[in-house]
Amino acid sequence: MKKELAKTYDPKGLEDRLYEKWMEKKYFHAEVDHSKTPFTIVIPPPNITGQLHMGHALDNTMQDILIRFKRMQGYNALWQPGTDHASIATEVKIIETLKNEGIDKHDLGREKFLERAWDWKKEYGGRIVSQLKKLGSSCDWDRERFTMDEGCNKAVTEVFVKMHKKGYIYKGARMINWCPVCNTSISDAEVEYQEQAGHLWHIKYPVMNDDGTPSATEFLTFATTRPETMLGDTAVAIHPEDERYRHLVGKSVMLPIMNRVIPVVTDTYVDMEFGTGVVKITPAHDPNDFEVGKRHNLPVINVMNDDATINENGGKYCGMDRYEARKAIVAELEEQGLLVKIEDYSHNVGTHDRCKTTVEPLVKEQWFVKMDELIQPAVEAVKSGDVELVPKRLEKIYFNWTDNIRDWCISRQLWWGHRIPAYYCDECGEVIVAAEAPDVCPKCGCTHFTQDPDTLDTWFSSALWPFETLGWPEQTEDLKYFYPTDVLVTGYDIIFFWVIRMIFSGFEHMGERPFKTVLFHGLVRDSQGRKMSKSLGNGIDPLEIIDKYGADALRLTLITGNAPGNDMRFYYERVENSRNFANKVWNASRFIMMNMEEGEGGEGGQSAMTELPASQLQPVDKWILSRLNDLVKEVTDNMENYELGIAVQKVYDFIWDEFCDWYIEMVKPRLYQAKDGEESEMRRESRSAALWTLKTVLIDALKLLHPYMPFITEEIFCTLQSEEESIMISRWPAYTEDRHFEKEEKDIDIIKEAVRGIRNVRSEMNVAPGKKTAVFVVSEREDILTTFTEGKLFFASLAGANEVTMVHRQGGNAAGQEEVQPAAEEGAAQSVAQPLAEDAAAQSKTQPVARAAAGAEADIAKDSVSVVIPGATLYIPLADLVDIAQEIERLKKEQKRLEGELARVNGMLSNERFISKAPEAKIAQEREKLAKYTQMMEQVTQRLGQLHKA
RNA sequence: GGAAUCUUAGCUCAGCUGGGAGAGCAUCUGCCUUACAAGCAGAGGGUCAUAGGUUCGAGCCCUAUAGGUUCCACCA
Repeated sequence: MKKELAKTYDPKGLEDRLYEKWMEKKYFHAEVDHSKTPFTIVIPPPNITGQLHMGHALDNTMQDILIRFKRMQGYNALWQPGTDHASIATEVKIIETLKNEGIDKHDLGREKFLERAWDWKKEYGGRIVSQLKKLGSSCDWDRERFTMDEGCNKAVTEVFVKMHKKGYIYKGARMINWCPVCNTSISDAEVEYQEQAGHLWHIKYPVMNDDGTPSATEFLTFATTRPETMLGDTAVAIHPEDERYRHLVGKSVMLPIMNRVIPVVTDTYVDMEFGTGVVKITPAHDPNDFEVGKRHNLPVINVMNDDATINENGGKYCGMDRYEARKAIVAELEEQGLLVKIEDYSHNVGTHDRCKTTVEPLVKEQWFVKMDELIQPAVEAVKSGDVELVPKRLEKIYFNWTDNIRDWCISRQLWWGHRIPAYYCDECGEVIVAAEAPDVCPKCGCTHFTQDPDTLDTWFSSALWPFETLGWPEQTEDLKYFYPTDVLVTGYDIIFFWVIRMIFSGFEHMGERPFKTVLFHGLVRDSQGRKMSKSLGNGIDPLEIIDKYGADALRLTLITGNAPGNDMRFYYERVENSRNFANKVWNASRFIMMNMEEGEGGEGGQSAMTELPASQLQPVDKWILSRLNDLVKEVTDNMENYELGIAVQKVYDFIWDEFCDWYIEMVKPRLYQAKDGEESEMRRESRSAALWTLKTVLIDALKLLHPYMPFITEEIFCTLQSEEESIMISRWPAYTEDRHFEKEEKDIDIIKEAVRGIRNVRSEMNVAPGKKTAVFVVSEREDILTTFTEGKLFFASLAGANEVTMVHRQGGNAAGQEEVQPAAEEGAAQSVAQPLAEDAAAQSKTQPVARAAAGAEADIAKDSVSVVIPGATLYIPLADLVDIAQEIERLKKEQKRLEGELARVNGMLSNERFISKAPEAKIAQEREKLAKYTQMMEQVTQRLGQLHKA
């Protein structure tokens, strides 16, 4: 039985069915195989808390395209999947659910809390995976990993201990960013600066008299955006060269409210130009002040608790929230007459990227990774091109970060994550960093230890992802074979969080780059260009799109017209267009299959596997094969260069425009004719050549499309070729000289132009409406023209450029097909496909018009208007034209255009530098154009002359 | 303050190393032609932000200006 495609394209059901088949057949699975070259991609592990969003959809579509492409090219393609524990995101979610149950995290206790977290992971961790499957992702799910699974835990511990030993990891009291809501330290990368409207409070502190009393007349005035931090002020700073305050050097001021005497220090950090040139110094609550404090040995007075309330160091404001305290302190200063003025002020405030809370710079004891040495190989790698960033411009952002790198704060005051492998001796407090808790303290011999309560930044484990997923720290075969990976696909928004950290980790622990190329994509925005976000409620759920239009349509939409690293907007109209394209492919395939009747299917003509000799092919067949051949080369090149959007656009255009709208239409008569009536040998051959070509081109086009639209291509491929198992393991098409037909490509292109010209004339030109019109076409290829003009034409063959020898053909019903022989002398150009033209005319339901025109070529010259189009000249009887003047206008325009073209080409060709520099092919091309335009110019001029006479 | 990027048809965007202005959607016209109306055939619409420069030749390279977006840093 011949398999058939459903009448209408419906992605529902089809996609799930095929995905299951692929899983069953284990097509996604990769094993070490030294006979093949590996191609590896590691997935950016989605958060277990996550739901599939458009960013995931884009990211994973790109990876799937690359991996499917390489797999078809014969590489041993591994797409390594997994998920991320996302410590802070997950912890926040769990705290939320607990809160709903009325449970506090600390009441529950660490152990119970972690139990809940694991339960949560079990329940929701799989959700994102099943959503990725919906998209068609061909990950090797047998290898799925989790950043907190046993192997990754081992890797993390190993790395921590090793780096600590090397001195790369240290613990120390430093200024860190503290999130008072999440109650943890965060790294610099997690701080997001937001422009906020605030105030600048101008405050003055009394200068101390020599006798130790505060002056009632002399003050130091300064401005601050954070008056509440004054509680922790330990100095006031001026610039050492500031004449205005020279006399105050060495003096002190009285800190109001706290009634603390603090020194006036000089530091070049102060900008004399800004404000009054005086800065209050709060080492505990400002990074810059902290540095100043260190330089001047100032005490660090922390006035804040972890939840951003004032602590006991804040005197009477103890217990008050930081913003309430601000108000109260300003009020008190005003009361004391120390508030000079309040200015509106807009400034950048650091917020936590996850919860948007204003972060509090605090001095705390934390674990850090020392970056200066570690980063060097990562800088070198990108500089030398060992690791390539696509697009290249992102290198600047990369270097900007690496050049200004600061130590990485890796400890988090969270429970969900990798617990820091540091143990403190209960007796002497000795710190021991080791994979396992030590038995005995090397210092005091005590046997009781407490592990550090903190966990590691999520990105600490993600940084190891490319090798920990392949088995590291074990030296597995997988690791040796699949590492380094080939390409990493990710958004530019996590270049600092993840990409850089993976690169230096790869060099540090593997001694090798983790990947050769990083392919960045942008953000998917809504139709108004806004970021999709929960709070705006403007997110579009990819699953809904898949449900409605199919994963193929979604994938195509996300990838077309999008260049690496660029953001894109999401439009429903574009998804619809993608779906329509899928429908087009579906129907074209259905058409081809319909024409391959049973029985015929077994014939040699059916199998695309055996190459049909070129001698059996018609020019159009060669044309489309040659175009396909070009396409294969271009698309492959584009894909190798990660130009996925360009590649798929070409496939799209080829299938819709060249294959469906031109080739299939051109070939229809050959398919239909043979069906009804007796078959001549010639017709049968022509028909099977057409069928073979249709099928051959379709199959290769499907292959090129498969990485982008895996489902529909698979369904069609397997229906069309029942002997084949799957398109996804079929061979990627290769460019071949055997299918390169230059002449046919040119010929058919000319005919296409001619046909377009004719259509133009018919539809829009000044042909009288409603009148029967005869257009006389002078061309060598009327066989094909016939098909495209519905047989409503009379034909003349072209001997010389302007000599008209006519071949009339009166179409008509079966009754009378009379052919008027060429009236002119020269051997009428014989078309190879003459019989086909006849048939087409006969086939046509429309009666050819303008019988009256039959006969006199003289009439044509005198009483018609000619239209010159590339490859043909059309003659339209004057009687049918509305307006000669209009036609003259048109020709004049054409003349002008040609003049311009000729000037351009002439200019180029007469330029010595061009001739000496330009490639041969280019020059030849320009010469051809010159000849073409010259000829057209002659025709136009001649015709214009005729018209003017008339 | 430093940097990147963008400015091309009414809208959203392609346009690779300089050499004949493109797509989708929208608009208008004509078609239910037995693969497809989720379709077919056409049409209109652009001084490629502005001003200079390099070049025989610039949407593409250089400089400046204007506007938009983004990243980094941040002076209280």
